[in-house]
Amino acid sequence: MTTNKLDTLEPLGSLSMTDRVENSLRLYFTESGFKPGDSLPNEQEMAQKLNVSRNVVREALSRLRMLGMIEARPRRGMVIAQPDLLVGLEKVMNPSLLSQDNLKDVFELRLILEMGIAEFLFARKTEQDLNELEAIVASQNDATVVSKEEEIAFHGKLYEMTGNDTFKRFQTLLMPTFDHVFTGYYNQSKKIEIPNPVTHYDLFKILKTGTVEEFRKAMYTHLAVYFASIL
Amino acid sequence: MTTNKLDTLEPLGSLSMTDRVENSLRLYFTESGFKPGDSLPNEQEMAQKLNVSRNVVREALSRLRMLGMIEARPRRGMVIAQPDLLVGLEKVMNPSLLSQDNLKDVFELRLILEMGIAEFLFARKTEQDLNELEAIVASQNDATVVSKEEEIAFHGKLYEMTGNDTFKRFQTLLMPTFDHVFTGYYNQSKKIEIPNPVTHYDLFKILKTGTVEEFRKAMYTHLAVYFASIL
DNA sequence: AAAATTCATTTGTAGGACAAATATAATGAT
DNA sequence: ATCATTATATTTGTCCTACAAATGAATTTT
Repeated sequence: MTTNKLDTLEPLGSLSMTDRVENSLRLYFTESGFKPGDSLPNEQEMAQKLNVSRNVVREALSRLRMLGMIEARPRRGMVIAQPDLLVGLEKVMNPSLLSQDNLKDVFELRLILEMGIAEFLFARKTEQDLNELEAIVASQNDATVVSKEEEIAFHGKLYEMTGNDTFKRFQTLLMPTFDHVFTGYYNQSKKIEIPNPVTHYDLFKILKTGTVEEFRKAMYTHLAVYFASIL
Repeated sequence: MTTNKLDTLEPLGSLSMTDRVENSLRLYFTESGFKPGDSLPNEQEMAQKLNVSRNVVREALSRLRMLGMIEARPRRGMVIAQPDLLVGLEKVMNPSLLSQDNLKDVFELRLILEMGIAEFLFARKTEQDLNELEAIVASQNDATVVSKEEEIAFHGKLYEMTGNDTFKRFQTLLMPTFDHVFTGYYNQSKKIEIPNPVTHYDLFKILKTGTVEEFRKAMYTHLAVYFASIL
């Protein structure tokens, strides 16, 4: 609890002007109740008000612009924009830079997500979804040993079927990292060579004619090969 | 599939020099196989190499610095750093700016996550965790109608018990947004006034002495009040 | 050889300049 | 008076120069 509070406390001495201006602007935007489409004061005004150079203001604005929080129309001024939720995550997601701890957490996160989507799948599956999923399963020759691409195709389709676009994109972000960690744990081969007691076809069949409970149980077994390495 | 490929294609004309330098630097860092701790060329060199002003380079670097991908030690040069996975998400998470679609997705995401953590909870629960959880449950006078704070305390503890720090922080990010959407769907009151057939105490008891399957079933019923509004 | 001093390096910050395009105002034509 | 044309002001994007301050390296002094 107390540590949580301290998380927002940054080492003041190390904060550059740009950092402080960024914070000030964020505060200003929310305090002023700005909504997407509202126009902002120009850079010079901000700089004067904050008593810093226009350079510093621009560096701070550049950050917010990257995240899609503001938009600058050259020679017409800036407006508040509607940031995309995952753009920040996309920008940071770089397996070779992330810490081992973060990578492990991502690894687990995927498992948590896959276990959690059962309800949504059954609530939202359509005939067409099932047909597409069947096509994906049918194209997989060896049912017990699937390639990385086949794995992504099948599970990706499941994420897509949740009807949650953010969720689907989230998966697209996590998958490479997941794979990076997984192959790191096992070996450097490109194939996931572990035979699976519950195949993609099994999962498909249950999703088509079975129940939520059955599906989740099957999915658990299907994922157990990953779980086993960390739980 | 084709749309996915196009996602990475930005409108070239609208790309500012800063945008392009940011992309160039990202490419440069990964292509060069930079690892955390490696030192970077100085700003002037980059500017000359890229044939842009130092201002543009600094604006791009400012972005990477915000995300924690690089660190600048004044007068000693810059080094590649280890970005925190969620820092980008934190920076963007602002309920009043996010789109209605994004908000809805976050809402669903929480439900998916809560349904997915059962395995981890049972695999990693400790005596101390259970004691703390019991204390939280005990402090809630009316078992069927809990306040927002009590809700956060209980479920927050669950996330914490997964032992996945990123996951826990992820929840801290999602919760306010979730609440924002939920209260928006129902009313403006601060209390979640809907009586719940499965109480926190029930969940606690199952987590202590029950099975994974029992817990998930109970959690489903517990969350059904939220599910009902969107599924 | 050790200590003190000087020097070069590099980020952070400030401030000035101007191109280009847009919106607005002013001017001119009918 | 109305419309079309022209001039003006605005504002972001980009470039340039300058300098403070602290660090680390190089140099000089003792």
